[in-house]
Amino acid sequence: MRILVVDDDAQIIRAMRINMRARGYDVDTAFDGASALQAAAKHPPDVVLLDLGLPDMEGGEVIEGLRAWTSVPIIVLSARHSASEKVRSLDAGADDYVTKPFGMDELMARIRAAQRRSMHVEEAPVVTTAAFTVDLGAKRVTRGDEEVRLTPTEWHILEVLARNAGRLISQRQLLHEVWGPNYQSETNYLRVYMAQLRRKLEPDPAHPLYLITEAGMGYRFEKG
Amino acid sequence: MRILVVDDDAQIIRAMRINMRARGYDVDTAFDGASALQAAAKHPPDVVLLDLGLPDMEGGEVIEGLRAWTSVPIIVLSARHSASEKVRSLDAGADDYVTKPFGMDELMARIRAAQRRSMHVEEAPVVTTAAFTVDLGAKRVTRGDEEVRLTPTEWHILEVLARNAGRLISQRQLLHEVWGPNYQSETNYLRVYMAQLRRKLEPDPAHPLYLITEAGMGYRFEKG
DNA sequence: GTTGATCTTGTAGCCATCGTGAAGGAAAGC
DNA sequence: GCTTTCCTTCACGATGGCTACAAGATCAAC
Repeated sequence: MRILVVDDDAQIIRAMRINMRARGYDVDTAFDGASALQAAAKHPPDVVLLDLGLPDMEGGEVIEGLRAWTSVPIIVLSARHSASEKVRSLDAGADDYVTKPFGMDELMARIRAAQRRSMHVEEAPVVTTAAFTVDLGAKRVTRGDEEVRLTPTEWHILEVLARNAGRLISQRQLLHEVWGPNYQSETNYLRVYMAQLRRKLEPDPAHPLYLITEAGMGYRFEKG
Repeated sequence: MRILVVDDDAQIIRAMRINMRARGYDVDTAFDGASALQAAAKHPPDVVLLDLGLPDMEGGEVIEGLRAWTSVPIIVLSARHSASEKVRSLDAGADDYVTKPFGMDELMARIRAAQRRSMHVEEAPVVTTAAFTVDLGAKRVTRGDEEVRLTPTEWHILEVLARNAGRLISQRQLLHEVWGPNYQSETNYLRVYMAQLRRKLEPDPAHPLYLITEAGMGYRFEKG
């Protein structure tokens, strides 16, 4: 479960991070609206905790920016008790509005409630090519009618490439994302796994149409 | 839009009725838990406003009584500010918790937010396969003509998987949902319970058709 | 044509994960 | 208080994914 904490106060961010971690959430953080939207796009969170009063954007703008493409639960945290502010945030698309100061237990309960509701609504981005289909929500790959079984590492690589379809992903980027920060030079792992993916997905693995190697630079997922 | 107001104070009921009417809602009312459950069953509302401190039942009981068969948004109204009370209500299945006194504008905004969320929750209350049927509303599983008895934990796991039929659910997700946030690494629980579920549901438990393991990734409920 | 870099493919051992049966102990129901 | 059900925990064997290395293939540059 990934949670995105947006607040311009570094202390609060730190406190939140520790608390959430201890309760088993993965935590992303952002200091302002722009980076919040960016972070959410890069790693779609399961819950967003949004502080009002960010330096660069109105709270309502951030909510709308998220709601434009995702229905992730948004819980607004704010020191302002004014009713009009609450109404504005909730009507903009927030799911809940908690006034500071608040108890961590209550916040966690509200997060659980928000999550429980959104459990069943998740959207399913799907990337399709002429040869196969990658369902990122269901974590499933089908080729024609048959399901293709991928190992965790294979899936992880394919997921990163498919989410960035058309873009070039450097080898370092891939290694960092899949194997972690300590594997930035093991480029032959990539060669091994790209070969396996091609064998499972490409019509002619020797002449790939979709999983393209850019020699010396990285790999690219080509849709058509 | 039908709204059910549950409160033991006749004055509040009257005030609510007038306010809600003015905003275009149909209003049902109930003075205690028993009649609230009855009223909800008779005319399923789109939102429930539930006062705590009813004469006949604990708030949590009312929430559970509703949640047993409906996912209608429940907003708790209470004079108690205690965090533990909030946590209990929210974890019992309430969607929001508003402390008295509250502004009518805020309440209306929260009602709108709760409604908006429940809008796109289109439930498929029954999931059917060739071998068995899972009735998510009635919490029953039948295999052929016979009912299959599941333990609470077994049911909880099956419920999560069935609600997300076709999707892959990671071990962490399942553990978090069923055992809570502190059990994210006890993957052997899952193995034990998946084996039990397969024994009870699969035609050939050694070669499952419906409760599929995706090694290293998670589990998937396959309908066909 | 040769050389060297880069990529593909194959192979083998180690180890993580999975399925399963069984048993101790807690909780619930009578 | 007793019985039954359910949850937790452990041990074992088996499967198969990951790592690592090496040999063959391709390509570009000279």
